[in-house]
Amino acid sequence: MSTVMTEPYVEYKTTMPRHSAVYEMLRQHITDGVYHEGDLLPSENELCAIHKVTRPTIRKALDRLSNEGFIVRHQGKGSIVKGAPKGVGILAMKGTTSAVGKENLLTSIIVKPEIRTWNEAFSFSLTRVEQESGCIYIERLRLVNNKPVFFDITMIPNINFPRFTGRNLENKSLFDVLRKNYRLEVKGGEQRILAITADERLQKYFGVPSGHPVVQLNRKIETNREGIYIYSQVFCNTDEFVLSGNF
Amino acid sequence: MSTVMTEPYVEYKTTMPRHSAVYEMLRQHITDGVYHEGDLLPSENELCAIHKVTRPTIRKALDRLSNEGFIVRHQGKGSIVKGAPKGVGILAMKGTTSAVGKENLLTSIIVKPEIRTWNEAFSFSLTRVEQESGCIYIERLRLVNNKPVFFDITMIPNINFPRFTGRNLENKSLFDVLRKNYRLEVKGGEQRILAITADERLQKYFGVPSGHPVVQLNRKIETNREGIYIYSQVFCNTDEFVLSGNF
DNA sequence: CATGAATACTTGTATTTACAAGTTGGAATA
DNA sequence: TATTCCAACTTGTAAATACAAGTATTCATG
Repeated sequence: MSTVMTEPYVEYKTTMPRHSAVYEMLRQHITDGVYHEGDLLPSENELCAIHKVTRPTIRKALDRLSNEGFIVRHQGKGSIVKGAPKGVGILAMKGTTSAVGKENLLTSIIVKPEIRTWNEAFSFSLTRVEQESGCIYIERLRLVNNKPVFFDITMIPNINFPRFTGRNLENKSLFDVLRKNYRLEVKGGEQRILAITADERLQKYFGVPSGHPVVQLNRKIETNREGIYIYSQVFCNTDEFVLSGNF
Repeated sequence: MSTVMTEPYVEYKTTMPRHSAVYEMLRQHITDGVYHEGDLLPSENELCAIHKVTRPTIRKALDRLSNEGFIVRHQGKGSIVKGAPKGVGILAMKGTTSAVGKENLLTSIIVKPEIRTWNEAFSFSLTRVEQESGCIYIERLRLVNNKPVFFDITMIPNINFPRFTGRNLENKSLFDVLRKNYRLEVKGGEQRILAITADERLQKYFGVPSGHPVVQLNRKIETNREGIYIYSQVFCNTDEFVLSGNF
């Protein structure tokens, strides 16, 4: 009726800044094992030639990789690959994929992405905008070496993610999808940890008896978009795989 | 004998890169409250004029402040001060004291500091030097609002901490003591988290029934002294107080 | 008065150029 | 042969310039 929704924001960026593109490519190559740990990355000038950009652009990409721990730079020597930052275990980290590594992780979707109203958002309070817009709800069970280790519920505000619910997230990192397709990047967040005993559902998923202890993480994740938070609740069976992280 | 050490490197940098100087200054001003939360920082061009540098230099300083969460930048608007990154709870944290706050925390020593051999060091592997030197062992039960919440075991390599075992650590931050008396500062570390059920000892300390879930943290803490790590094992009853932290 | 267009800001991206500083390996020298 | 030194790399810092893109204010127009 009225012009309450002043900004439709339907269109989204189709182009990506060059430095981001270089960053994405190098990051992919590192996580995919094109470069191995200890390898020397091509020099900045070589990368300039490869990607047809200038040094400041390359350096911006390398700055970010360095900040995130993918590489270590040495003046006079070059940039040395450190591999995917395993340091950032799940505790100081974005998602399960980067914590565990893509190889050993299998994901099965319990509830495909669907629009829902927020149920209770795990003890974090929601803004009015978030409440009104509803959320995209996903439930996934994640297997490490074919053993169920994580059961996670993710809730994303239903704001401007065209065709998202149609996407196939099987064996993909949700955060990679968000970063690459919607330029939504995780900046940090808050998490709360407690120990519980597995309820019936978790007993079924994890294949554990009643009374089995489970770690529960509730997290509110900040993004590069003002006011957009991702909420997630992760249950972990720590029998064989403990949660690790650096600080 | 020979000139193996070609460069003594006694002298250190007296100059600081301009972008670092600008970063340090702005950061200081933010933490000191010269700029308040929500304030608009001077524009990049104004900062250029103030600090007599060019925009790329200013931007490098702002990039870092932005990465670390001191400011948020908005294209077309400016850089908004967010204040010092607050409240790191126990998960990204040095010790229990700073996580909970001194007011509500009471500590009772179960095992006073004593020299021991390492028992098993909680799944972290030890260096030869550490193994040979033994460790200082401490057990403490910590009460929040008079309820037992943390039981922690701390192990410090027995290297050059004169009169340490005689110290009274009741209601003190162990890390404060180490910093003030031995100049040992915590730099970071690695931690592993799992859920267990309370054993008899924990049942007694926490006053919980058998089968009660408990969070266990194993941590290896880096210090400013090369090769010196502090190992600690913390058990948490998360019934009333969950563990929280930022990342 | 209300609407919308122009414009004067803001930050974002990218190039070009220059030099400083650390590392490495090979050539000249003792 | 062993040492020293230099040249050719590497990354680090900094400036000057240009334009793109987002925001907010101003001003002319209906």
